[in-house]
Amino acid sequence: MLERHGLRATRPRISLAKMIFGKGSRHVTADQLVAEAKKARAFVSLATVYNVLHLFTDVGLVRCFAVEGGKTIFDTNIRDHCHFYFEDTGAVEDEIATTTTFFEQFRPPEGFEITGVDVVIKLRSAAPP
Amino acid sequence: MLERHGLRATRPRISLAKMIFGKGSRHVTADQLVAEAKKARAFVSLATVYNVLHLFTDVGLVRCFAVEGGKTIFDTNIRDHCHFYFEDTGAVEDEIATTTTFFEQFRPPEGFEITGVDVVIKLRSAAPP
DNA sequence: TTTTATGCAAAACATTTGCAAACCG
DNA sequence: CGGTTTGCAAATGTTTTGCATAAAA
Repeated sequence: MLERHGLRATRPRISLAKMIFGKGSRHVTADQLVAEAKKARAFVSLATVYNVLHLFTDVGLVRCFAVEGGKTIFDTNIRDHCHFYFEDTGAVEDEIATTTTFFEQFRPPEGFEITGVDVVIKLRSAAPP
Repeated sequence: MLERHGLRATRPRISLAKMIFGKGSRHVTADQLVAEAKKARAFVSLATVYNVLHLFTDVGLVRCFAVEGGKTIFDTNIRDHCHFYFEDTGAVEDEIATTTTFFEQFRPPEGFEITGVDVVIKLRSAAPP
């Protein structure tokens, strides 16, 4: 898979790819991955995780978007879709109801092309009435 | 205006409100505001700018959203709308074509309420053919 | 062997916090 | 006066960078 995208199959990349793509669709931060790798005894430095995640993003293996708090979320679901962001916990989930035709409506300004459309639906616990 | 929202009319708040709302719709970062205030000889500390911007956000005078790079953008346009984000420059502009009915389609998960929907259309210079 | 990746530590940012001094009503 | 706000500086959290070492082709 790595080589199909023109990437060398190095140990850290293989470890991270397994973790990221091994168990279905995921939303991860760089931090999380380092911790998760450590737990699996597959030690990878934070710098390398960022390096690899950005690389994966560049070749289209993952997408990324920003949420409040300055965090960058990397998403293995690369189809157009929206995200629920739970402000209380910082958790992220896919929103699946929105049709993909929504994403086709946007026209970039003259001379620009769209590299991605990030939709973040911010949520908090409903107040009791 | 400040008092209408239950806020004391202090010097920094008045300065910032003038800068933010004085000249039409704007997208600002905390940084920018400090620099701009300094240029206008209305000195306000960075901590206070954050304090005031979050306060304004809480009472609904402005909205805020995150863009890549970890920055928080504060927007005086509080109607539902989408944003163009120019990756090269970091600039932000309103996208005006999308109908507001788009924003009404989302249903929060059980027990949660939507506090906002951020749509960021990421752009880069079109590659020459 | 030549190029490319990795890891560490330090640097660079953006934002938040603690607390004394200043300010508003 | 008495509670709020401010400003500073330090702390926090996230991401990036420089460079020597290690690994891939």
